[in-house]
Amino acid sequence: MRLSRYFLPVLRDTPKEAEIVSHQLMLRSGMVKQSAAGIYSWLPLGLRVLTKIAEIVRQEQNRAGAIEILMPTMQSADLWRESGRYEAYGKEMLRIVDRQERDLLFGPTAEEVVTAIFRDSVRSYRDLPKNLYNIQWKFRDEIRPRFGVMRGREFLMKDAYSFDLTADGARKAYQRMFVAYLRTFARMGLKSIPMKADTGPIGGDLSHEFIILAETGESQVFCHKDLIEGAIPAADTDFDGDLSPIIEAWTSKYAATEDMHDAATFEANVPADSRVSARGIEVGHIFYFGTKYSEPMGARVQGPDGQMITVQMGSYGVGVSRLAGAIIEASHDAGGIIWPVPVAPFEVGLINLKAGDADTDRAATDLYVKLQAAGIDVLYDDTDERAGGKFATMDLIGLPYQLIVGPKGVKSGEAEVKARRTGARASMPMDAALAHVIDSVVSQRVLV
RNA sequence: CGGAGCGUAGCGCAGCCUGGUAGCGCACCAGUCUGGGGGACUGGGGGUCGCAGGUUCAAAUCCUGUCGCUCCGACCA
Repeated sequence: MRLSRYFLPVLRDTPKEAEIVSHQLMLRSGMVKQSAAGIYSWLPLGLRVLTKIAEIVRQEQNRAGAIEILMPTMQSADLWRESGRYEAYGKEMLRIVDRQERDLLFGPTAEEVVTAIFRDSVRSYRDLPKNLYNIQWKFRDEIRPRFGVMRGREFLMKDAYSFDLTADGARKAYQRMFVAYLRTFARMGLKSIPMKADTGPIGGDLSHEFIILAETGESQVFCHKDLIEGAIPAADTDFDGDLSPIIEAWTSKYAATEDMHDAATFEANVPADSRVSARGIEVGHIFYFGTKYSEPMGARVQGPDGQMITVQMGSYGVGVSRLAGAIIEASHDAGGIIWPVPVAPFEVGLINLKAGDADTDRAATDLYVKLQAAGIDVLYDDTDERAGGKFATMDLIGLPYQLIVGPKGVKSGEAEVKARRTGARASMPMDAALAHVIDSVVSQRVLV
């Protein structure tokens, strides 16, 4: 993409309503624009990030055996009356009345919808297990939206729902999502830590929040330091096999958010020099809830002995739009955002330092064409802005690599490569610079 | 919902107390000079001062109401 033809409304000053760094940088880099409290438009740069995050989530859900569907944003109140949640949910649920005076709502979650889909379509235990997920906009009328997209009212969420015949089957479904989440967040360059979460009325140990550490995190978290560098399951993990060893490795060491924290247990089980107390951001939440919805909504299948069996369910959320902010919280510096390659809106920023100069234009255009031909997402700054402004903008929007072409370099046949994360710059022959950038990007794209 | 603030150009702000032609920086447009980390000069364009009432000869400024937004708290992916 040529910057001269793109829509990238960057701001030099920080809008005063933005309090935390991810919100400030998302506004400054022209990723999002607030439309109302907690409601945002996603501008081109932000949309590219959102799309890349969603695609990683999708790939890992599919790998773990979940099947994508798409459920509506508008839901019927009658479904929620079946589960008893229409009255129970409270003011967080946005209720709407249509022209026929029917009660609707903008879905804050989709247990009822998916349970209805399942019960109307599945009759036999032979059809289990199943895990259906969708990536869809949700709305929760938060009392106080804040922190930009980290705590918006409208947000993009991946929510998966598992259906099993037995509690043991549900545990296996839970484990598949657990492993999928470890991979999902790692692929975005995040170190996530599964932490014990409140299981509500069901009890047991099947609820975890996936937390990433960031100074501006919303809650205090406590864990064993080994978990920060925990091993990520490989791409060829057998999701049909026994995942217990992986789960065991991640859950045997202490990790809890402040509401689940027990200082005595923490100090008894974790050596003093391994205790981590930090701020965390919740980016995923998985839990098993048994028959909470299947029972009142009549989601049953016929078992091998002819008896009707109420299915065991679990649900698994990932805050997709929240992740855009969370990644920035975890990866930025004074100059702006530092995108990990897999979620970067563009992988390379090509800077023409003297647009309009025939030789420089020719060299930059040549690199632009070759980068595109190599399948690299490249943003080519072909504007006639001054060098300083171009560098500042490129640092702000955080593309992982900058390829800098100026008249001096062109004379000697050289271009400069800058790695955004380290700030390291190196001048090298055009072809070498091109190869270096391509190799760097390709090697960081996918976690194997 | 309780507490505290803020609404003046795209962004950041001054002006309001003490009523009298709506300003500054950045951004934007034209031109000249510049040209490797947000350059300089000259000349421009852009505003129902959130909205509605009221007081007044006169309201961004005073009064009343209302809407929006932000921060702290309870709530949450």
